[in-house]
Amino acid sequence: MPAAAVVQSERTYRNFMPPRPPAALYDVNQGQAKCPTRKPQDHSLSEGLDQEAMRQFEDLVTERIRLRTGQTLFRSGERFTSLYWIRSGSFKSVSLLQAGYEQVAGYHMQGEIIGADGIGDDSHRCEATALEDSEVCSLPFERVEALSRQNSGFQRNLHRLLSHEIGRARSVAMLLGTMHADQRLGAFLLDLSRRYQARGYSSCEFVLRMTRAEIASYLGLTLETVSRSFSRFQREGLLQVERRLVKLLDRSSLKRLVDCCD
Amino acid sequence: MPAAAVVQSERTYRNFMPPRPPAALYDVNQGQAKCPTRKPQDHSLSEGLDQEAMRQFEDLVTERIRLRTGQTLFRSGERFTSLYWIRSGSFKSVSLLQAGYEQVAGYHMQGEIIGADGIGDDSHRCEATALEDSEVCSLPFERVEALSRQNSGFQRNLHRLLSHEIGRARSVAMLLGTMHADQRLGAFLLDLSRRYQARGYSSCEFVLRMTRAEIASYLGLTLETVSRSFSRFQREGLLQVERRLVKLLDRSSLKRLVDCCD
DNA sequence: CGCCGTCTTGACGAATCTCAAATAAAGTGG
DNA sequence: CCACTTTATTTGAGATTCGTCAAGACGGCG
Repeated sequence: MPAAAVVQSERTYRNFMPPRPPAALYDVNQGQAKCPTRKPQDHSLSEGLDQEAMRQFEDLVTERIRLRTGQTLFRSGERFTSLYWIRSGSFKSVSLLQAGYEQVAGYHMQGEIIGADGIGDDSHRCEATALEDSEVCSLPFERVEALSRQNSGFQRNLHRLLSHEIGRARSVAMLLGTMHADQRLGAFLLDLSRRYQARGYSSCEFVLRMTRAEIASYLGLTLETVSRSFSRFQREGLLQVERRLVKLLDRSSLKRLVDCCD
Repeated sequence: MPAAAVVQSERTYRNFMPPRPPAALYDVNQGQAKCPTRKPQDHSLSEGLDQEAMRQFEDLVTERIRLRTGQTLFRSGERFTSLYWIRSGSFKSVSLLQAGYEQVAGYHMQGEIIGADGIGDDSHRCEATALEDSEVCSLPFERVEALSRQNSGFQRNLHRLLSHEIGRARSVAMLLGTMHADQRLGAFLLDLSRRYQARGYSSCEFVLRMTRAEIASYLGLTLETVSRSFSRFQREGLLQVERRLVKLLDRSSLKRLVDCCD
């Protein structure tokens, strides 16, 4: 129960970051540049589509948006018009449900689609901020719906996407409702590891794109508790951590810690 | 961080319950009785449909299922085929994500639609259990998808439904991540109150359909802590509570308690 | 080189969990 | 309808986890 989970935004975390391209390239809402659709581990809207549907999907993916670290893709309360498909980089989404309360609702990386929480009331219920220089493609939701009416394979993909989002949110709730601090952090790291691996990166060694305070907000803890858990994990040989760089050394012990409901 | 949130199922909580109809009426999967579509405060799939779509929706609502207290509508891992529309009574859904962990993911009452978490993997991710004698109509999802392709109004309703489910799950996560025990219980009671009111029942006086242990599981607390919070609320004159019967006496103080992020 | 934000660590206290016991209500079987 | 068992709930005492406050270290950036 950390006090009102304070998370700074609009900050630049530029350690471990690649050198930054010229500023001119990085204006938000830059233009109508066509966004090429690639297919790596793409368990989302375009999976399993026939050729015709694939062509239509590519037509639908129009606008490409580039954001720099700390820039905001959409804010809570803004009118919902599009889903956003992360092509590179990563984001956090911050829930701002009631005045005074805010919490990191999730971390999103390449290939994931964000913004679906805004469909319900035609207005975004959270704020999405780039954790590093990133690119997204917007998927205008009216066109998504149109294609979904035309093609049942695409429709099914869309429904899966939305349903998975429900599942993810419930997983977080379960983590927050039933796990201790160590277990929460362990589960968080294992989840990150799995997702990096699915994208072809190392599952053992990765760079956190978020601060301790942001991790803490997501896990319903304070940044001090997160820091202490990291230190304990290191002391016990489960991992090595140096600021944002994490190396998982003993994955099975981590798993046991998380799975063991004690 | 209650230890592995144990929640008993298959129990009968029959205090405060109306007398039970003859047993023969209450077989699960009873038959193909047509399920009449009513329209009270129906903010869901049928809202705002034109006449033709409304007719099609009514065609889609086929099977009516009756369950007695403690009976289970679907279990985790079961194949997903339908959404379920609660026509009377109420349910809890229990997440069973990882072995060992389980938690009440939500409480659902008349008019709500449950089961959407199962779409993503064609298999249910939670278990829905009747908290009192209840009736649901099944909405075969293939037919839901078919109608959604035909009628954009219906499609929009479906998307709103799924998106709202994301929002609800995130609200729970925020509650669990940022609020103290008292605040969680207060928020829970105000939420129930609001939902009863929306259904034409008293917003001040209602009967809890769940045990302290079930409330605790939902709120990420122990049953003792829930009980103590109830007692404190009563001592401070915020409400009156006698076992399952709750009377809210000072709603604005409750609201203040919940909103105040201290 | 010095500032500033991030992170770590320690000491302390508060919130809440655990264990235990008592009470009350509900279900069961005669 | 009564005696008995089971279950739900409340309450207390003590242990534990985690939050709060504070100080200091570290590293990046200007």
